[in-house]
Formats: sequence, structure tokens, C-alpha cells
Amino acid sequence: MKGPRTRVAAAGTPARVAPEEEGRQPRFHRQLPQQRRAALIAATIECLKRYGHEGLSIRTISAQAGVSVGLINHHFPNKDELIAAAFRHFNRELVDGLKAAAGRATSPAARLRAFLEASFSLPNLDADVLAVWVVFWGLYRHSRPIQRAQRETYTDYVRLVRGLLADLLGKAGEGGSTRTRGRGGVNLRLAAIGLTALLDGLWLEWCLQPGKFRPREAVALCEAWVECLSRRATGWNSL
Amino acid sequence: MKGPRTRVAAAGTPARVAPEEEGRQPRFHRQLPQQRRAALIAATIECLKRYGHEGLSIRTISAQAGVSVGLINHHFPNKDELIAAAFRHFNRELVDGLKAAAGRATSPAARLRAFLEASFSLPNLDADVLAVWVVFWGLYRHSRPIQRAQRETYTDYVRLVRGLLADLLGKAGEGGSTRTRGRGGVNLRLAAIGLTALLDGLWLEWCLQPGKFRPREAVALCEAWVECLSRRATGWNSL
DNA sequence: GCCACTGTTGTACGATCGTTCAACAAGTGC
DNA sequence: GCACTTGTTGAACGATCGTACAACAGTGGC
Repeated sequence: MKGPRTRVAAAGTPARVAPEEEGRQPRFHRQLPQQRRAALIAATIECLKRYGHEGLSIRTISAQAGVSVGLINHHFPNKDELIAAAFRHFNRELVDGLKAAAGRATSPAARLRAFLEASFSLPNLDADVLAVWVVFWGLYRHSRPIQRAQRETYTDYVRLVRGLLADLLGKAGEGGSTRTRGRGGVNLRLAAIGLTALLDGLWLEWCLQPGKFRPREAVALCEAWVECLSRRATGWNSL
Repeated sequence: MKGPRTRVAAAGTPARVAPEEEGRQPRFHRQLPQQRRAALIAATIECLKRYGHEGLSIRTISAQAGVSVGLINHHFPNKDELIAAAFRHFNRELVDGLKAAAGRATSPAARLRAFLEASFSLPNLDADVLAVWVVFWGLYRHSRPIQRAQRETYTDYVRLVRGLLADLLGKAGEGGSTRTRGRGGVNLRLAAIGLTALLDGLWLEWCLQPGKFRPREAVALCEAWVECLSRRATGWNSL
């Protein structure tokens, strides 16, 4: 975009370290691009937790990571791509953590319970974490890379929830059509949508007003919802 | 903050309108502060819809409102207060609209249905509107005025939902204690929290992935939830 | 027709933004 | 020890940000 500029002589190197100092240490450590990228992503998320949307500046992030301002554009083409990478990483951590929690349990009911308890406990329920999500969502509509990352991991998330519900409701309709119904005619697709919404809504609500209810109550609400699903089915077919 | 500056002569008035033009119209119209403030708030929300968080600049908003950059600081002490005022107005419009929709129905069941249908139809379900909410939520943690506005109107919103549920579940526990329970021992406080969460979650979900389900299905999910509440109560007392 | 009032304008300012790029230096291979 | 690669630095740039304020101008009262 910009034409080449001839840098004027740097006005003399301002003796950063006294030359007679014998035990001088290196001014920086080189790192593999992969490691440095991970560190910059971690710094981005940390800045989001601390300062919200205003923490998303090159100077704030580079200071948090302990590097100079120019390094970010060496590892990422621009700021938006760094943010999108942080968003993708944040998504991945969440989904993988929930998957792992559910995977440690044995029965379908225990898996769902473990999934819910992981959702409503640290590190996910932290108000800082939810603040990070909200800032990302605010960027969603005007950032193509963020939209891409969201779509990818959201699909995984839906698949996870649907799998848990399908096992619990006694139906192996995980990868099936959108018309699959569990025992009693429950629409599995709508059940997953509803559970996801209830869970996300409670998540958000707890963040905005942490004193209004307790995480255990949120888990109980979600389980009550699922229990309702497994018992009744009338009224679902009119959609 | 800044010391007084002596403005240099404005380099000659650059003949804005040709003096010989007889039919010249006024260069601006004065308005009452109350009207101008409302216009600036509307412009702020419109900018949020169009440009997201990046639309929240003095220059963008003043251009949208058709005024100069200096006018905003004449009617609002600073930018944050303008944004908080817009947030308060946005909240008020939503709650009042839902209240009005519910108020037009007669029976408790019809009131809840009207409330849900108003929630999942225009103007509330518009993706632009939800994008505005998300940006506001992103600012929530670091803006005291926004926190204040949120707390005020959120209380109203919870009161509305609780009133609807209390009527429907046959319990007059609107203003009562937090332990009030409807017919069958349903915890009214938790019921309201759950319905609010489900509704907000579906709202958010529909915005992020509009194609995944239809507004009518969202209404049906919420009604199924309430119907569950009115039928069963076991498992709620263990909290 | 003139005055006082005040809503409104638009330039200016200092701060900060994302990005560029020439220079520097930490490692690596020999 | 010396060339070489390349991760890293940090000053500079132009753009844009929120705010301040002196000048301007429309409005209503007389």
C-alpha cells in the first residue's frame, strides 16, 4: 500500500547495555513460530479478560506477551487474523474440555451430568471467560474469519450435545436425518437446540447476575429439562 | 484538562453560500435538547446495527444523525454516557414492547403466548437487534453507567416473566419471597430463571445460526418448558 | 430592527490506533 | 570464529479517535 520509505539514521545507538557489563544476558529469546503464535494467542485472551474490547490493541497484546509491537505482524498477517485465531483456540478449548468431561463417565446419564457440571464450573463459568465470549460475539457479524471459526466449532458442539441426548433418550440417531425422534417421539433436533439454548442462557444469566442463582441450580434446571423430554412427547409433532 | 488555547483567526470565512443566492435555506435547525438527545440515541443504535462495535465513534454517530462532531459533547458529557443512554433506551423499548404485547391478551396462557411470540418476532428477533445487544454486553463489565442501566431494566424484565409464570401456574407470588412455589411445588424463582435463560439462549442461537430452526419452534420449546413445569415438580426440592 | 440566548458548527489538539520496514541480534551449520 | 538465516526490535507513518472551544447563527422577545 505504502511506498518505500528511506529510514533516517537511527540517531546513534543509545547504548542499551553498558558495554563494560560482562554478565549481559540476551535481549530476547528466539522461539519457533508455532510456540510464539500460541503465546500471542494466550496473551490476546488474557487481554480480553482484563480489559474487554479495549484490550484488543496491538500494543496491549504485545505488552502482555512481553514482545515488541512489530512481532505480531510477523506471525499474523493482521490483527483480525490474530483475534480469529484466539477465538478458534477458545472455542476448541471449550469443546474439547466438555468432550473430555463427558468421556470420563460411563452411563449416558452420567455423561450428560458430567457435561453439565463441566459447563457450570470452572474454568467455563468464570465471569471473565463469559466476558471474552461476549466480545467475540460482538465481533462476529463483521469479521469473516471469526464467522468461519464459529461455524466450525459450533457444529462440533451441536454434535456433542446431540450425541449425549441421543444416548440418553435411547435413540441412535446421531448422524441421522433431521427428523429422527427418540423414544416417545421426542424431536431430537429440537431437544438439542433447546438444551443448548437453556445452557447458554443460564451461562449468560449467571454472568450478568452471579448472585441470582447457583451453578448447582443451573445443572438441576438442565437435567429437569432433559427429564421432561424423556417423559412426554405430545405437542412436539405440531411443528 | 487542557489549558486555554487562543484560536487563530479562521482564515477568512470561505463563502459557504453565494451571497447573491436569494433563496438560501438555514444551514441547520435548532432543536430542544430533549429532541436532539433522542435523535442522537437513535443514531447511536442505528450505527451499532450497521457497523457493530466500530460504529461507536463520535464521528460515525454524528454523521448518522446529520450533525457536527461537536454537538454530541454539548448534549452528553462524554461518549460513554451517550452509549449508556442508548443502552437504557434499547432496554426500555424491549421491556415495554413485551409488556404491551402480554397486556393485550386476556387469559394467563394467552398472555404468555403473546409474550413469547413478541419475543420471537420482529422487531426483537432481528439479527441486527441481537448484534446490538451483544455489543452492549461486551461493554458491560467496564462501563459503570451500562451496568446501572442493565440492572434497572433487567429487574423489570424478571418481574414481567415471573408475573406471567405466577399467573399461569396459579400462584399469586409475584412480589413475594424467593421461596414461593406454584401449584405442584414448582419453584417459581427457578422457573422464571429457566424460562428467561431458555428464551435468551434461543434468541442468541437463532441469531448466530438463523437457518437452524424457526421462530415458531422457539415458541413451542418455551411453551413445552412451561408445560413441563405445570405438570411435574419432583426433583426441584433437592436444591 | 436589534439584542440576548444558546443550540450548533468545525477546526485544532494530543493520544492512540494498525501497519511498515530497515536495522539488529540470537541461533545454526560449518 | 565466521557467514547466514530469520525471529525480533522499535521508530516512524498516516489515519482516526474523543474532546475542547471560539466563532457562528437560528430563534424568540422586545
